[in-house]
Amino acid sequence: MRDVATLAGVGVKTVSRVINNEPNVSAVTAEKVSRAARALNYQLDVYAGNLRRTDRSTGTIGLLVASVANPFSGAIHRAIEDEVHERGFSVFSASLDDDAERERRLVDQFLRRRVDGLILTTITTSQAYLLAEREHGTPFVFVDREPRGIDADAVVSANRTGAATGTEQLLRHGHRRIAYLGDRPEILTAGHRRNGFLDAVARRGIPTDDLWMVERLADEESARRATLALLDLADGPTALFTAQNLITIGAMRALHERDLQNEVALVGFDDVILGDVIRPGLSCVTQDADQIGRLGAQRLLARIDGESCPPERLEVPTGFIARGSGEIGPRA
Amino acid sequence: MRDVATLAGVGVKTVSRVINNEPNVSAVTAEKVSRAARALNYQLDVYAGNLRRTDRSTGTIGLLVASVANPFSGAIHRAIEDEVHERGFSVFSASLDDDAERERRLVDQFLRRRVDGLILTTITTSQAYLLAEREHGTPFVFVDREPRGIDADAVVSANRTGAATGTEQLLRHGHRRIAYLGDRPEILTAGHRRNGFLDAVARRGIPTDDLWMVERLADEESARRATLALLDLADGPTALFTAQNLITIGAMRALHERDLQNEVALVGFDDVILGDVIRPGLSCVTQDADQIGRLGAQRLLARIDGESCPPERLEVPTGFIARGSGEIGPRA
DNA sequence: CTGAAAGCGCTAACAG
DNA sequence: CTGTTAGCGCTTTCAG
Repeated sequence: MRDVATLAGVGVKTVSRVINNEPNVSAVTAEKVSRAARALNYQLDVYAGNLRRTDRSTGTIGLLVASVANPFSGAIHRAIEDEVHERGFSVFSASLDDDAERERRLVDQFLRRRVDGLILTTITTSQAYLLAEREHGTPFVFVDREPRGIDADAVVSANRTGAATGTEQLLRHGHRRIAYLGDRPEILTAGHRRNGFLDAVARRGIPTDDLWMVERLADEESARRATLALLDLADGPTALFTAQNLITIGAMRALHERDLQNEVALVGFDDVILGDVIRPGLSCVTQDADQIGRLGAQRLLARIDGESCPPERLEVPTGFIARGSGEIGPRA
Repeated sequence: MRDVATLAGVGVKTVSRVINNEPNVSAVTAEKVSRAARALNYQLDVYAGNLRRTDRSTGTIGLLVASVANPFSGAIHRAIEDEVHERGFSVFSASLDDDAERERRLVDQFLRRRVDGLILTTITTSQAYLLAEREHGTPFVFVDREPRGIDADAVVSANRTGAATGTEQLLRHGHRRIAYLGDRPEILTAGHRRNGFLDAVARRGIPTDDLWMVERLADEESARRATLALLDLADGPTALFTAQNLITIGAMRALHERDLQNEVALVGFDDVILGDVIRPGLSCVTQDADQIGRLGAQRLLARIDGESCPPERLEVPTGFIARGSGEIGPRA
């Protein structure tokens, strides 16, 4: 900046004014400075400035998602980017990998880079470790999974009622022997979906003996294997409820592998690309990832702008699409 | 940091030494400092330090991809994250949206935040605007699309030969009336794939009259519409070559909508989730997004570490999977 | 092994 | 409308 000032023959503060579009600079001087800046290919160092600035903001947010390679995370990420982009924010993103230690490390990494706020999907049993940071003034919003051990803004799907709705579709078509395939129940979201499933079967008075609860599935491959094992049982389930997109994909692979996609019913939580094209079509509970991301980002921006109302918990409604796989009846 | 120093009863430099794990601190002093830091919930400000540090590195890289919601971008992103994460780097990510102005704005945003390097997918006709920045010492690597107007490291798929391989599969099964569905040909990657397609048909001596070249398709919906239009022709194509994942999805939708998935052959460039499950299975040229991301990140890290060999162009081989959709013959 | 002083690039506060 | 001075939180340099 000093170089620019020298070249333009003005003081540094004047350069600062021009670069930051502050008032009180004559058009002639401004032009001179702009020209010098361009000549030297000058780029403002936002961090150096924010060191002295009173609000100390960096125009940066940190985003922690399940995995940047997961389509659901990608959709949330995209919505957040769209929401904060016009305000000039940059976003640090990272993958949680359902690893508690990694979560802590990544959050620390973000904080050391002085993000103005955090949008988090977490796996730790308690996020109380963030309490101290909140006092330092960094706001955060939880998306997809609610916080534990700390009261904070959260935006989540209606997991419990959504899962119940999906399960009811199977029950309505006469299924009693149903398998639930889900993620680790310690993950609140997974727990809620499990409970929604159990709500629905309990309402119909299905004995738990008729159910298979397969949990701690984390990826397509483990879900595929678990599904194959169920399909190979002598008196296995006549319907499957898969509680998450990767699990749904794994289950579909297994069903098609055994050519049972028209015999065994399937309802998934969260839609999947080509779920509409495949035969039978995937019946599923749909999530509004775009809405989750947008609301999360809006909440965070409001906090960054100093809003101080009590933490809010926003629940985004789920939908249901019947495409065929959930409308198969049990075998005679 | 001063607060920590005061609380621990030592000088700031000693705190700095402990926090950064520098030598020459007695175990007792170190412990005292650590305790004080924990008590105050102290987090190092990496940017303040890097202001004075000689290497001026921020441990941050900027990543520009097609869209963080696109599965191919997500896979590249993930590979890059894995590669740089262990070195403690954070990554800024943003979506290009094939918008040249947006590209410039996002690159500027990254530079003002003093990233140590850039990994870019671009849409501008020339990236010569980066030349000045390179002189300032910021290295960059291009992924997925090669640079123009500037010589720089690049990691791309073998687009031309890959597209030719895919097209040959259709030719081998007797097709002559083939439609090419692709993105804007100004995008180098799209252009290479188009050329690969044309190479293959030229080798077989197919007259261009037998071809349909539909380009400037950017998303599923435009690809679906274009495909429907082709399918509804009296003497339309007997085979489709789709040059990109979203286009492939749109084409599959259209084929299934008209129930022609077993009549009209399809080969896509890039695999799609459930492409193995759907019937007929999707025959496609596969890209190694993980490898592209990893090599790109390794290249960038090497540059950040000061390597100064001439720019390299790395081509990642493509594969081919025959699953059925590409092995359908033309109607009698 | 430890600390004091200087200064990184910038903006706040003020004086002209 | 413009420039000067101090200092943001840290690391470098160098003296103890």
